Amino acid sequence: MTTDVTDRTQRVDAQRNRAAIIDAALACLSANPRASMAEIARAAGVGRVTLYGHFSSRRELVEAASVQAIGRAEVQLAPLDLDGDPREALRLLVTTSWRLVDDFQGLIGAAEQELGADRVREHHDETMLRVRRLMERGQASGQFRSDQSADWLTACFFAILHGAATEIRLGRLGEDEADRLLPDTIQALVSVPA
Amino acid sequence: MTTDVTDRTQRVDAQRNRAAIIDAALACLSANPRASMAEIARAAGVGRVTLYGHFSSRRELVEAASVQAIGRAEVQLAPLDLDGDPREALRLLVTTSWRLVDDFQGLIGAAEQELGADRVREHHDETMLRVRRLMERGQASGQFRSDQSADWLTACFFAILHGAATEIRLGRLGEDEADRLLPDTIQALVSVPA
DNA sequence: CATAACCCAAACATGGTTGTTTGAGATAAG
DNA sequence: CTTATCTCAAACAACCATGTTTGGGTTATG
Repeated sequence: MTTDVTDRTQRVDAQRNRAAIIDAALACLSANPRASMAEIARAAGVGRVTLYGHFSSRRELVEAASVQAIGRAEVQLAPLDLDGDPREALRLLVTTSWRLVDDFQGLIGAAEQELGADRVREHHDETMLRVRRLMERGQASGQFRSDQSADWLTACFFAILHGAATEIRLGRLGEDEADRLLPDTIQALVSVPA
Repeated sequence: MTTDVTDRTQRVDAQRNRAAIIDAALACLSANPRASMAEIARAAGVGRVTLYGHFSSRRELVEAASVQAIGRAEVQLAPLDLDGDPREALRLLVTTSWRLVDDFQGLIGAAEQELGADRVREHHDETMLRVRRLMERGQASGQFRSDQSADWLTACFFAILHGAATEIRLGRLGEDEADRLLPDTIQALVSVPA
């Protein structure tokens, strides 16, 4: 789904503004899912009319910001080598993922509000699939518990990350602590019970 | 305007309406955290003006609904005997709690939006304390892991329940499955790692 | 039954958000 | 230099939510 970056009749300043708006939307909506279009425009250093020139509705902007967020996440996640020992791979995935969840939690809220939870899942799909595949592989190799479905383990994975991000946001948990706790907690989640 | 708390001259129909409004608020806000005052009034079978006669602001109503919700939760939770084997007690707590989280998830969202996360935690405090005390007891008896703080284990407890409620709401998880999976998952969370 | 308490619909004020229009001015690109 | 593209502020329209006021009707209660 590569968009035509070089639209023949689009000026570079327009492209730059468009990018600035998406970035601003990402930042604003992450901080506050209910940020208004005016706020986002101001944060982008652009007039409100200009914003509507690029995105004809709030929904469209949220959509674009979501795509951007997923893109950034993929940049971090794609290069990870998850083919080794499933336990090690999972720890690696956790330590990389939780910051992303922390960063984009607000945006996800805005997107759920604006696009519906289904559409969000659709975007989130590839990211979630990566986790689920790892869960399945760990189950197949007998290192992860198989008495619970990979779907459920995946849901728990995100639930814990989401919870940690919330705790951090409330100032009840430090980032360093999260870094230390999360891998062990997730490990416990998937381990074969005694 | 007049904030006569102990209005001994309050008519019974007024009391009944007040109760109906709180119930309606509980139901509406649980289903949709952004339900309007008009919606809630309609659901309560009452005029909008009457609603404002009882609660002078949305904030006040959400506050009252929160108190009501906590009350209902306590009715379910208080009689539980959590003094036996911590593992058994935790399973009992899980099977009773997850439905409550499922029921009130929306309301909690509305309350966080309206009263701020801190105030919600304040309400939620007793409920959370019950979990934390159990975690501490399990740690003290050596049956729960002690390499992670009781606070963290408590946060994870709610994160998992919250996640399960979300999965249910999205139709990706059945209530019966949740009943089967959750106790084992929480068990794994608190167990001493191998 | 008398009356204070209560309910309610309609209307109003206020403020915020989304989205659009206009018209004049700036600027990138050929 | 010329032009199509782009920006922008101001104003406008439409909508929705929160609260308030009014004035007439209903009902509990003593």
